[in-house]
Order: sequence, then structure tokens, then C-alpha cells
Amino acid sequence: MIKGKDGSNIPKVVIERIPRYYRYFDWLDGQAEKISSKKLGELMDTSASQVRLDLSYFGDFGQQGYGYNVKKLKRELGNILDINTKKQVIIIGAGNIGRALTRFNAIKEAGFDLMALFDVKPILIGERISDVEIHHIEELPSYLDTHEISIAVLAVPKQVANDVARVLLEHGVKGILNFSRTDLEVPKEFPIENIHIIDKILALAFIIKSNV
Amino acid sequence: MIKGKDGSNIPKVVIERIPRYYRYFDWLDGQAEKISSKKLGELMDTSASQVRLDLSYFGDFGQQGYGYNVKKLKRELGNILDINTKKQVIIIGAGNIGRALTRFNAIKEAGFDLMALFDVKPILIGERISDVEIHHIEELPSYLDTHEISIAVLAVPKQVANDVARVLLEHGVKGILNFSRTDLEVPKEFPIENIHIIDKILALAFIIKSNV
DNA sequence: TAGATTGTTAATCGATTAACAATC
DNA sequence: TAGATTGTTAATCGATTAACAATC
Repeated sequence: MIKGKDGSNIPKVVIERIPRYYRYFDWLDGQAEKISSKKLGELMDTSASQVRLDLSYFGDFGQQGYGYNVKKLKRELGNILDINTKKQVIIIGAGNIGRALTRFNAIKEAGFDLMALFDVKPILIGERISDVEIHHIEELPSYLDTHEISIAVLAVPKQVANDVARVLLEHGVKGILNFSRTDLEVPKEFPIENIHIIDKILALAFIIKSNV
Repeated sequence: MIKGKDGSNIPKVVIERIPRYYRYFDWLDGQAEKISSKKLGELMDTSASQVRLDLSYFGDFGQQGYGYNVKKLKRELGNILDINTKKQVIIIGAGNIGRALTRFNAIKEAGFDLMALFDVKPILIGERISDVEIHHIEELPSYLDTHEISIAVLAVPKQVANDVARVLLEHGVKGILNFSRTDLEVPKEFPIENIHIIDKILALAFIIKSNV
């Protein structure tokens, strides 16, 4: 469990919301000097209470009678999310998703340093996408042993996702962003974020169908 | 609110879990004839109670003393998710993400029919990606008026996301899968699913940092 | 039949919202 | 000073888990 300002546990739901707060303060920057929890709640379509309680897990960022200073909060949330520290990332799978993410500038702008791509197809090895070289998947263990990699993005077919995940864990990767269409079998506390695109579009289609 | 088998409201969290159940029954198909809520709960890392309660919103699919028949449940969940009906989809934005999704076969396999891509860049117009033609964004309103489009995938820069979303709503799109890095301002009940890739990787990085 | 396991209701847990003293 | 608004605690709401009668 992750601890907040005075040793209190921060609920997972709150952690998942922090990037969204950052987005709003980033957007507010230049638009306003300060904002109250009430107004921010309206903007974000949540309650003032939730805004105040969420932020209070991380620090006392506001001021009575004034609200939250936009520049300050953007800076504080940026620090919490470690925006300014380069975090080294590799992508496994140079298919559609892997390539798109490699070219995706927003990832670099958020402080992530794309180090390498890995794929199994011999024809791809040595190719460069946005200056990132594709290596053969067999080189993955030795690459991980000689580089300090924080995050691996998994964009491989579901059939091999767990095999790759095992190698990643064994060789010291700290967390996985999983785009493959399966749930990874990793120890309970190992950091994983799943992006299940098909699950999302199926849920959307179900909601639409039920709306008739 | 979406109603279940006897008029009861199905919580949003349950709806979002249904595609995951489908994945597990799809995977179990061929591996086993039947499965109990207890075993499925273990497999999915949740409780037997949750499995039973979730599924019971949609029907009485199990049998005492036996469990759930895998083939039957795969079929039932497939029907619920409308896997077998073609749903017509367009993608707005022929950048990295839009192109990757167009080439992404899993979307077609899940019953979605990619009809067209739209972009603002003149140089792209007329190009075909996986047999899907790129149209100019100005043609979007008339295209929507002459085609029955269920879902639009929004993969455009955040600065224009809400402008595009407005056109989509005005011209009868039923739901949006949003990849743009902003929250769309749409009526509360309009079906939206957000895939905020940057939010996910930032949350992951935060969890990793806090794990030290 | 006896054991297994469902669907459902009740109990518990956790997350959200409301209330309010503190204070800028 | 008076009004505004915070951070926090208490009350409420909703989701998860436990319990169990029904029954295959």
C-alpha cells in the first residue's frame, strides 16, 4: 500500500485519478491564477469534497478563503507524478500498437525515454522507428541486464504475453503497461496497468445497445 | 441506467467487467466443459460471490451442483456483448493511433466494421489503410448523414477533440471511444469510453516510484 | 441419496459526500 | 472584520463478500 502525507494509505482509486488532476491544472495554467475545489469539481464533474480529499492525501496544497494556486498545484502534481525525471521505457512488440506508441510524442513529453523495441520477426530487426531500434526478442534478457529499465510496454499477442512478462520480471523491470488481450500472471503487488482496448469497445457497444 | 434480467439496475462496474468474463470463457472453451464460480473466481483473481452476482444480473446461467457450462456461457456472453452483429465504426484522426487501430484485426474480429477514416491533412485524403479510405474531415457531417454509424473512435489532438465530438453527436453517432487526451464535454448519459494512455503510464510510474 | 454449487439476501467493507471548525 | 474556502471527521451510499436455502 502506498502511503500519503502522514503515513495514511492512499486508495488505488485516488492514485488513478492523479494524472487527471494534473491534466486539469495543466489546462488551467494560463487561464486562471487560482481555483476552488467547488469550481474544479464542477469542471471535472465530481464533488468539491472529492477534490479536497484526493489532494489532501498528498499534501496541504490549498489555502482557506483562496483555493488552490494553479501554478503551484501544477508543479506539485508534476512532482508527485515525477514528470521531470526521465524514466526509461522499452516496448515489446513492433506491431501496430508498438509502432504507434513508439511514434507517440506525448509519451516522451510526459518524461518517458523510449530506449528500444523488441520483436520476434527477423525481418524487422535493426529497423528504426522514430530513431528507436528494433532488437530481437532473444536479446531481451541481456539488454535488461545491462540497462536500467523502469517500464516495459507489452504489445504482443496474448499467446506469448505471459512468457514475455516472466522474462521482464526476472530481469528487473519495475512495472508493465499491458496492451495484450490477456491478464498477466504476476505477483499481486507487481505494478501493472492494463489497457484492454477490445474490452472498452465491447463495453461501449453493450451500453449503446442497451440504450435503445 | 441499464436494466438487467428482472428490471434491476446493472451497476456500471459490472458492465465494464463483462468483456473480461467473455475473455475467460473464450479461453476456457476447449479446456473444460464446465467451471464453478469458485474456480473461475480463483482464475480471475476475484471472489466466487462476485462471479455469481455479476453473471446473475444478466440471467440464470448456472446450475446447482454443476457450475457454469463453458460453451453456453461463452455463447450467452457473446450474445450480451452482441459479438455476432456487425457494428459500424469510423475513426477520426489518421495519426499513429488512428492508423494502428485501423490495422488492428482484433477490432474486426470482435464484430466491428471499420467503415472510414477521417483526417484534416490534405495529403492523406484518398489514401487507404487496410482497405479503409481516408476522407477529409469536412466530409464528416455528410458522411454521417448518409451512413448509419454506431461508434466513432476519436484519435485527434486534444485541442480539436471537443469540436469533433460535437459534430459526431449532432449527426447521430451513438457512442465514442475517446483516445484524445482530454475529457469530452457531452451530455451526461451519452456513451463514452475513455482510453487515456498517458494517464495510465503516469499512474504506473507513480506506483513504481512509491514502491521503493 | 449426498455433495456440490447455484442465485439471492444480509453483513461488511470501502469510497463518496456532507458537515463544520479552523483560518486566510 | 466578514466571506470564502480549506482539511478533516462523520454520515451516507454503493460495491463486495459471506451466508444459506434451494436444488441439481
